[in-house]
Amino acid sequence: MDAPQTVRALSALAHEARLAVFKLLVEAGQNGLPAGVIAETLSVAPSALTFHLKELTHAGLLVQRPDGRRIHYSANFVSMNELIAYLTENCCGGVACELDGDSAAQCC
Amino acid sequence: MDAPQTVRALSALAHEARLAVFKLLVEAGQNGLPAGVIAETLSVAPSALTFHLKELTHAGLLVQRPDGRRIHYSANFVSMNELIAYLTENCCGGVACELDGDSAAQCC
DNA sequence: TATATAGTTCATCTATCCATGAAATAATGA
DNA sequence: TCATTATTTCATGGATAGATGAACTATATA
Repeated sequence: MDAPQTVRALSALAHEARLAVFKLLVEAGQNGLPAGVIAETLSVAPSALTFHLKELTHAGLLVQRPDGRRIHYSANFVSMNELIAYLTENCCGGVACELDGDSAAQCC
Repeated sequence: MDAPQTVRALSALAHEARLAVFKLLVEAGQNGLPAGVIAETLSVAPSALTFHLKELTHAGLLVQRPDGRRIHYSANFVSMNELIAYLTENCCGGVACELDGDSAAQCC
């Protein structure tokens, strides 16, 4: 994952409602949840939820799957893993952590 | 780290210049770098850099230390570690990963 | 003390985020 | 077909983000 894509993913998650949506969908597992259930569970207005789901989907963090007249959203674990990997490398992959015992201990 | 603090940290990092600043300061290690060096290295206007440094500092991701007429900024590895821990738990700590072999495999 | 340097603060402006509610689209069931 | 349900789209408006350049503060040096 490169820096611009990382920024997109971070921006998508940097909102209380969207972070809650993602967390809920991670807990929901592979099947995900239909938009209506997400909206009711988190008390978010339908149109607002659509807006946030689009943000997360465009950032590659969610995938959607039609199911009758419902649309199931689920977390994209691969993207999330890539994001965490990028942050981990930025935190511990630098020269500083190799050289500096203290910060390395705090870091990893 | 709770959800609101996570959102603050994610918001702080969700900007190309600020992500670059943080990455640079992680590489710089414990001593950090004076603002001027950061500005010149990343080609950011001084007043713009002050704005971004404040965002990162308020989110707890940076610490500042005066040094003569310079101000050294350095990465707060503890905060970054807590952020990564929160995201990791949201990705892999949920029920889904326990129950679902596939997503657990993709995830951790 | 006068001057230069390092950062910050401030005012201004533009762009974008985000909430809200009404209307539209699409699929299901009577 | 008609009504209902699920979700999205659209238009509107307020709030915030972020860039810019001038002015300010504080420290160091001649």
